[in-house]
Amino acid sequence: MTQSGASGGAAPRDPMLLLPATAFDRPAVTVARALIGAMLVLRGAGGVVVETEAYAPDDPASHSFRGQRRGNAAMFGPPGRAYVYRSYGVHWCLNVVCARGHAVLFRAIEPTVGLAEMQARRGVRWGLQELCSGPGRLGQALGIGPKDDGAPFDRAEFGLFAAPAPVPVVAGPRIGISRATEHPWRFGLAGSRFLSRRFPGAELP
DNA sequence: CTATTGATGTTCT
DNA sequence: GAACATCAATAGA
Repeated sequence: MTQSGASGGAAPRDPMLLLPATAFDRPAVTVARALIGAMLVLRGAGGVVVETEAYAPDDPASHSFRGQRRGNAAMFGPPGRAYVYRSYGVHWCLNVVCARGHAVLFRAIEPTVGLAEMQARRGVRWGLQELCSGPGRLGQALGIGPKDDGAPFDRAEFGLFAAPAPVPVVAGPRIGISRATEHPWRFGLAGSRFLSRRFPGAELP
């Protein structure tokens, strides 16, 4: 029952807290909010989820809006798996699939494990603050690629761990889209220094 | 700090 | 052709 491992803190969280696939079988907005404070670990690298965005099937900004295509099949597959897409022909971005046609985009994490590996993939000229702060940066740091599309988040080496305690969450409009900008479907850990962008309004101490 | 722009490949009009 | 769930480099205030 003792889950606060006193040694170091470099180890992933207790496998008892690994989120099951059923935890994702809900609307993306619900999951996106709930995932703030969770831990994302892929192949021994990752950290605390500090920023997410929700995308839904009836949402003009979503890749699932026009129905199932070749590149977005994962969004219509089982929940709790990865949906990976290429952004602007350059970056590989990571989602977790929720209910059918729903997905949550991981926009930023606070890097806590596998730092050397992530820095090697990103390049050593950036500090911790810019290592995983943005969907493209995060994808590069975690070594995301087309091979990960459809991969299940179902184990300690490739999974999501529930937050040990509730965290303060802020919400605002999504970033980098031109349609359906009115929905506050971007979520962040209040006051985090690892966001891709600050949330307008009071969140500083 | 803000604003601008090139890179780059897939998908849509 | 144009748009795109982006980033990094650059120029200027």
